Amino acid sequence: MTLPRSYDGQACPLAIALEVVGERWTLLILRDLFFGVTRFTDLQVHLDVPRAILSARLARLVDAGVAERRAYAPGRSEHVLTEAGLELWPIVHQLMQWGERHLVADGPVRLFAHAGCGTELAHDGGCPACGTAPPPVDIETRPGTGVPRVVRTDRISVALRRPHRLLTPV
Amino acid sequence: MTLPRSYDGQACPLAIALEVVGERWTLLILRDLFFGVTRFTDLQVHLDVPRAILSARLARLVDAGVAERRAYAPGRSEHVLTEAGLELWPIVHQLMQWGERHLVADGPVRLFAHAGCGTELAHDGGCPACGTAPPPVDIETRPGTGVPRVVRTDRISVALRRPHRLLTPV
DNA sequence: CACCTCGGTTCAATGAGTGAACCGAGGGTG
DNA sequence: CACCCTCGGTTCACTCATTGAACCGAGGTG
Repeated sequence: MTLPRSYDGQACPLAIALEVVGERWTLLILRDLFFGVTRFTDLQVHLDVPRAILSARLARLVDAGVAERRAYAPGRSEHVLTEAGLELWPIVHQLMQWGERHLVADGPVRLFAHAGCGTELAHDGGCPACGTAPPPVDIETRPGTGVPRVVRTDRISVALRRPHRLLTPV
Repeated sequence: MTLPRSYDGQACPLAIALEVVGERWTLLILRDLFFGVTRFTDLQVHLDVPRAILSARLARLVDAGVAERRAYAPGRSEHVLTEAGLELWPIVHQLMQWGERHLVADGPVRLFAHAGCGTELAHDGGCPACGTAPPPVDIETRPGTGVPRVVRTDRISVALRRPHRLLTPV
């Protein structure tokens, strides 16, 4: 199957990775999966993404082995990151940090701390106190001092303004 | 100016970062800038990207402060990464490594070593021997043992099959 | 039984990506 | 000087992905 938005002519593994995570919305969907937003409707209202796109992107993530679809009740399903998906955390985190440093005027919009020791993570994702890079499950996030571009009022955005452990349901 | 492919409703710095580097082709263009491919025509033949897109993406990178346009001869220009652009290396590198690990069947297609000591970089970009993450300028890249999806024969692809220091002109 | 929510699919309109053609500035050759 | 080539684009017509609204079936609730 020739994918629509593929990079057929490219030999590089970066191109192959981008065929999975490089499409519009996909990295934002992954961010939400790390944040513990896993239900279709929650993702849709939080991202303001067209339902058709969300559906297509989740399916792509599933068959690339990045996420898994799980039924948690009859007719209710959620998408959770696989081991391969969890390994995308450094990339998602560092890209967010890079955006904070270079594209956002005032202070940090969102902070990440090592849940074990409470230390803010360095911009490479490491915990300065422990000298290791904590996995997402050991990270707590909360809003920073910077003013976001827009203030969203959907249920998920509001919930994420309280300190929240990554990968735990919102 | 409302950008065409923006994420207007999103407050997250990740969305802002993706408005700069998240469009189709942009991350591959950045990879080439790290590899020392800086001339318009070289980028075009190496990436097989439509000229109009390449032109638009380079302009976007320039006015986001990620790259700079420099004339190296009358009528000849090149694009080089700024300080902010160089800080994208960990992201480009780790995404490439993630692709190698999870989406490429056989061995690594491309290797990266710390030029100082010759040690292969770990998948987080660190040099296991030195305990630090070398900047791109101290990294040498060469093809690995894996067979790429396609074998390209353009001038740039051929040149990059010899060991090559990042950021030095091909 | 009526109505609501969840997790989608369908469809028409829009907007971005594509590839081919064109173009002007500059350099090299005869 | 005339001719031709390269470089770094722009223009344009066509295609294909994205968008937003409407629709839908399964399951739960009053």
